[in-house]
Amino acid sequence: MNSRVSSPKLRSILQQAAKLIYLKGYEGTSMQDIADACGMTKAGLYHHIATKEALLLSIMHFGMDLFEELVLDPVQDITDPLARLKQTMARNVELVTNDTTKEVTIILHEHSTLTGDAQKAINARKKVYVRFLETAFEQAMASGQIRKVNSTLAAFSFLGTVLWMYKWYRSDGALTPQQLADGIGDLFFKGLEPTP
Amino acid sequence: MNSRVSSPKLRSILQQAAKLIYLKGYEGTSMQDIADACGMTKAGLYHHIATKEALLLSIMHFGMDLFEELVLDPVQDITDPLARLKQTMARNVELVTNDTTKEVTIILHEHSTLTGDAQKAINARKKVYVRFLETAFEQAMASGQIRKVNSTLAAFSFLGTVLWMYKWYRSDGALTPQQLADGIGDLFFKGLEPTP
Amino acid sequence: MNSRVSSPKLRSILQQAAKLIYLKGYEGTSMQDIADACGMTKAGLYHHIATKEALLLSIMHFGMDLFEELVLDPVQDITDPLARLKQTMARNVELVTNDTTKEVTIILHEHSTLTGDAQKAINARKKVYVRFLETAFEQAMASGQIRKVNSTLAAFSFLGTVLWMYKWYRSDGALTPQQLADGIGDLFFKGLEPTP
Amino acid sequence: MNSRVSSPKLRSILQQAAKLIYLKGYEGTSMQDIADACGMTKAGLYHHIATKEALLLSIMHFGMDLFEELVLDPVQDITDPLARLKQTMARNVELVTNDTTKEVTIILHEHSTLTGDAQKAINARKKVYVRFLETAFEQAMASGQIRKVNSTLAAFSFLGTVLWMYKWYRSDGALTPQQLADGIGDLFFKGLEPTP
DNA sequence: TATGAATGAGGGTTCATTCAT
DNA sequence: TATGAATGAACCCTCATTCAT
Repeated sequence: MNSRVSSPKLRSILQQAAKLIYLKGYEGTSMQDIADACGMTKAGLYHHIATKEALLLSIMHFGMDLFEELVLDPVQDITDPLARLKQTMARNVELVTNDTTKEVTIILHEHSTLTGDAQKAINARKKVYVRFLETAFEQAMASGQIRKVNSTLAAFSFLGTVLWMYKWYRSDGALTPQQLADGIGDLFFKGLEPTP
Repeated sequence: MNSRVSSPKLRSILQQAAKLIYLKGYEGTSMQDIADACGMTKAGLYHHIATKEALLLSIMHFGMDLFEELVLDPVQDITDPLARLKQTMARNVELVTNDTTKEVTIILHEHSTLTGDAQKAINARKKVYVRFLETAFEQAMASGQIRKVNSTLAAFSFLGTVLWMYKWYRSDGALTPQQLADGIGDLFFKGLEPTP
Repeated sequence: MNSRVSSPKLRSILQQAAKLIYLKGYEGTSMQDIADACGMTKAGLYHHIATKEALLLSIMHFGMDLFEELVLDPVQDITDPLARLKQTMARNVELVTNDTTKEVTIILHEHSTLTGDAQKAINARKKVYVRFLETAFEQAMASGQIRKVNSTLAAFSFLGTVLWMYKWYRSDGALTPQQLADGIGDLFFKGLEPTP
Repeated sequence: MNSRVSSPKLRSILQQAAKLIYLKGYEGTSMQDIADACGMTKAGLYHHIATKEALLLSIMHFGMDLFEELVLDPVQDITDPLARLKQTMARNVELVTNDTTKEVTIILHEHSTLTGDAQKAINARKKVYVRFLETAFEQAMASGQIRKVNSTLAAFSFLGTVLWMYKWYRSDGALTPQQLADGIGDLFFKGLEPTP
């Protein structure tokens, strides 16, 4: 669970900040809040980051790193496209529901806070994921593992099903993460089975 | 498209504010912004609303009114549970993608901004929708129209697929709203068909 | 002594701010200082001005207005060029030494604080004064009232002699403003008399 | 062009700082700016200077050293008072217009930044220059080289003409420094010639 | 000497809100 | 109803300075 952030101090700042922004939103989180959470002063915080927006950008890249490390990378080598998709969903569900990693969903709700190049950079990384899914769907169609559908629609449907969960999933609820992942996967992939 | 807001002045304020908050977020939208958009002064605005949070609450209730009026109410009388679900999805997709109504999605992203009773009130109304879906799924299972699944999971999967769209759908994109609704419905409901 | 500033409130703010900036410099004067001097809060101050730089610009225009009103305008109709120059110097000395008007010299020392269009606007107004002097010198040469010299150099020499005074002149010193103006005028204009 | 600053390191710091303060003002120049210009860290800078104000004082003394070395010292031995004054003006003009020495004018515009003893010390050194000029004027009057005028006024008129130049002189302008010095000198000293 | 990290104080600015008119 | 003016609190950020290493 280690991504490309150099200093451990900075890393801990990113994690504290991510937690707060996850809970209260970017505009709703002040630099004072973040400094308090890190046990430093505001001025001390600015020794490690340039601006609040740069901090958000770092968090997003950090979240993207984490996502790629825990979801995309371990799945790249699965040659069977359908198996790859199922594994991806399972891992993504785990990421979004696990208390220690769910803050990565900041990537999702603060979608229009960044501006300019920063926004472009993050959007580019998100697009990679969408393309990854589309490709897998197309391969699965080509091999006859799933029926013919619009791959873009399939990708966004996949994402909606998985990413929406952070709005309602509670770790103390009735379903275990495993049941959750299985149930969601069953619902989603059954709809794609080839018609006899 | 008329919901339960008394004065037309207030109604127009809610709509302007909803548009802004949809675009820039609650914290990112100032009372000055809203006053400007309404062509009034800040002090003038305060003759119609009590506080900013009360304004948000009103908008959310307004959005919920709209949602119930355009999605839930017209569908209540459909006795066939599966037909009811399909109609619900079609109408919900329309609501979320139509430029004149998509602001209701504020209900979704400002989920943790309200506090106390206000938050409870809105959450209660959301829960009604979830229950409505669960019930429909259960009825459809009972009548054998769909296979046996966890109705809660089905409801949230339905919601995720539909509500997530506002993150990526662009009205100037390749798909018409109709194609979108059809495609999403096909993907989702195919997975629920009873196994032979 | 009335120039083109609309509201009397704003006018008093400009005067208080001018006094402070005159004494401590632009960067050395905080908005808090200015608010205190005006008997308001910082936030109250911002009801009347947009930014600190805009405030400085207003002060400079205000100073320029005052300058034109008290120095340039009353002198425009003097047809004799040499008499016009002498009157100009007398009035300018008065402006710079009088305790109630000397703050206009902010125009001078904060010459590089403004940026962009604001700077251009002020520089343009200064240039008008330089041109006014050059023209008068040229006319006086043409009519034989003074000897032939470089009119630009004469203008800047005139300005240096007069404007520099704010660095050393103290109203409680040995010389009365009148003696000062006479002495400076004598020194400067004697050097321009035509050689016999 | 060597003045009484001990370490070469310190000397280079003073020069870099002088350049910055000349361009942006004392309050407008941060210790970080200075450290950057010197290629050191802020903390490193503090091994050479005690405080920012002490740095300014050093720069002013450094500027005064330079001034005395390049203007006053070479002129002290000229016994003819009028020749001495003319030489002084020529050298002072050169100092103020030359790109490598014009930063000494900081001495002039940051006149009220220093406080207490530091301010007194610098003012005392400035006063020496004024006294030097006054004395020369008095001697020239006594010897009949110039007509009778108020020596203090003459000194400040001299200074105004010369020192004001940094506000408008551009080294890429129409006049060479030599023409400038000659022109200014002509204007100024012609006014002092004894009346026949 | 040099530095990375830290800090208290203060910078300019914006905020939601109030109130006399 | 409507508004211009005001405010206290908070905003993001920068400052000169210190100190352990």
